[in-house]
Amino acid sequence: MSPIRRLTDAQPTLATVAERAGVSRQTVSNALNNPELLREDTLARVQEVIAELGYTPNRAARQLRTRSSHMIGLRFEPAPEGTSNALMDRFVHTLVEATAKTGHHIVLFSGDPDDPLDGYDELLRATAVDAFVITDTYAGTPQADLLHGVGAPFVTFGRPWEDPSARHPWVDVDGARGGELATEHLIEVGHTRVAWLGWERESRIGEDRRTGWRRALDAAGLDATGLGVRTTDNVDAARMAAHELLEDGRTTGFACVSDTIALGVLHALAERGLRPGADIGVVGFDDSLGAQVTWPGLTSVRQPLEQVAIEIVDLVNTVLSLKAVANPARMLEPTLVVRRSTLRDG
Amino acid sequence: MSPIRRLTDAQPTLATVAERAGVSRQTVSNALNNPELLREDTLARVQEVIAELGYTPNRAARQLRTRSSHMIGLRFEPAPEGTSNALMDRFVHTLVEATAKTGHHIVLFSGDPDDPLDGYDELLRATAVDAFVITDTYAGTPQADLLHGVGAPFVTFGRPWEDPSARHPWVDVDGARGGELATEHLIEVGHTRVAWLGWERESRIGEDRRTGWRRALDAAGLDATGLGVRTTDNVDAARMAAHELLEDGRTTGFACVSDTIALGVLHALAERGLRPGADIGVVGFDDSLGAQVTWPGLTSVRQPLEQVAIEIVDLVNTVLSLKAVANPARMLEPTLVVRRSTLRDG
DNA sequence: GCCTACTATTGGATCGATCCAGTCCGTACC
DNA sequence: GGTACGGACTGGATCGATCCAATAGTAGGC
Repeated sequence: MSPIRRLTDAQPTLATVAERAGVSRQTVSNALNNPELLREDTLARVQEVIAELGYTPNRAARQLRTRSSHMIGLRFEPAPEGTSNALMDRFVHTLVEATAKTGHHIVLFSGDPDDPLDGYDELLRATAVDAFVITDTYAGTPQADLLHGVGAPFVTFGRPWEDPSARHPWVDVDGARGGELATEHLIEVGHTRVAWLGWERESRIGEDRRTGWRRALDAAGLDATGLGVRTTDNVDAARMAAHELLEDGRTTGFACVSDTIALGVLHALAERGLRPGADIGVVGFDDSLGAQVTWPGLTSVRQPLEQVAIEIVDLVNTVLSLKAVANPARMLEPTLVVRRSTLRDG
Repeated sequence: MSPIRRLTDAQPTLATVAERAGVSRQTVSNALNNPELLREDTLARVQEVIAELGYTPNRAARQLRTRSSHMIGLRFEPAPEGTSNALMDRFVHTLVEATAKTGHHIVLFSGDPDDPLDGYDELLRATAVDAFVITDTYAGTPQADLLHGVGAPFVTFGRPWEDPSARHPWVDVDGARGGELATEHLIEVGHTRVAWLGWERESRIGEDRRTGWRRALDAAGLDATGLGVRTTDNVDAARMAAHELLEDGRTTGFACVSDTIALGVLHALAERGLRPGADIGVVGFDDSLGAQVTWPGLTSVRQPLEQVAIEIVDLVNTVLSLKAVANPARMLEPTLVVRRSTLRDG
């Protein structure tokens, strides 16, 4: 490809290329950005010199002039220890790949965990990023207000729960459909008392998933009384909640709002000598690594994170090109990954 | 803090601030970069105007002039599906926080998975990053040669296995010590036949960890014959290898090269009705989320990833400041997190 | 009072790209 | 032959910071 060249050597610039090709700087610039303006032979000649010198436009100079950095900001929060939803890995990777296709890059930044707005303004004022991707909308989206206020482009992963009239572009996964898929599957394999282990009532996402559970039970004409339980998102709380439900010996299906909670149920089963799958059906949510590697394998609702990332990048590009966004809200469907925790002949 | 201001408004520049404060541009620049050069009252006046206008220096302009972007590149590979080592999460987050302290940011990029060099050169030539952090040194470090060749600063997470004479800065965790910790612990709780489940012989990291197991056995005067097994890094392969070792009923301790493999052992125990902890001791490696949430809790060797990130950033800063690096190689100690998979009275 | 030394501050040039307002030239038209 | 037109290309100005050399101002020494 391009010849290796020490950085301490003079890097070639537009002017270098122009001189070598016997044209003006503007013509080289056009060769890169508007090749259709050049005569065929001129274009070929310029491109040849570019390849020969291993020239790449200087991002800083371009950024200064065009006022666009081709960088997209993402505030990066780690998954809390002890929960299994490190699913951002898959999402971020696809995001990086998808943005690379249009010459963009992802810039990570951090901020005070207690202040969801921290960090955004600084990057904006420094014109370091063109747009933001926002992922933590479960806590409401104060970022949206801030960014909308300063006129900065952004796309969220997660719908604007608290303000359905918000017009900003977003991509989300239909959580209710996920809860429904999980519950339908448990009913299909023969469970008639299917419990829901969910998050606290304040969680919009948790309540959304729960409605799917309820919908599936209603459709099958099954009773939900006493089966909808709310708990906090950790293994131990879930384990104890499961014990309580298992006490009467009648509840045999567990649809859970997260893999963490589902793993708590598995702990309870192990402590009672019950077999996941054969005796009790358990379904988690997120298809995290924990679901994949735990024994005997946890059936789980999988979010199409790769597709989410692709749609987000598409929306970002649309917004940045200043086109009106025809359809700024996109809802994607989750799928169910079946493993042994719901196989009765396990 | 600073007033909210639409991006479509004119952003304040150095010149704006200078005019408002009644000083020259250079003085404002000094107020930011060399405040000790200013008289106290001048400094105060300039800072006041900066705060009042909500001024932040334009990164592109600064970058163009100083030839440094304050960006650090990190090629981002996702953890393969089905393995539990999504530990990069912890590492990357600390990396982001530590770099933020010196005004740097992490830029993610991707590359052809088959070409470990892909992506680096392009970012360099565009002067988009000042340095790189390289994490995947287990496959050798061709990146080091490339970057060294072009004179680009970088620090690796992982020592240069194939070329111990390499002089580049690196940070690593003592894997042999980790294997030793795991094995010593198993011996301490009473196991006398402690097996090692490791990766293929080609893995330098795997062999390193294995030497610690061997060292601990030797120190305790225990026999290692037939107990060192190599397998591939997935749950199923490990499960089968564990079954084979359990066949004779004498092996009661398992030190594993990864949590994935340790989870495979747990699967085998479940299938044989053996109790982790009480009957068989199992130790994993990496303290991944899987180790934390699986039943009954997996004892695991934990790498100080946060500290690794901090040391890496420290080295990056040293290299970037063009100081000679006094100690370009730093080895950190892992710790052992004890959970129920090695508790005999579980 | 004059020179030196040093501090505080200034203004022009510069980094490398793109924007903008042209110039040049060949062709078509009346 | 003169004019209009449009495609191909050019060169100065510009983005917003920092570098550099130079200039006021201030204190100290003899």
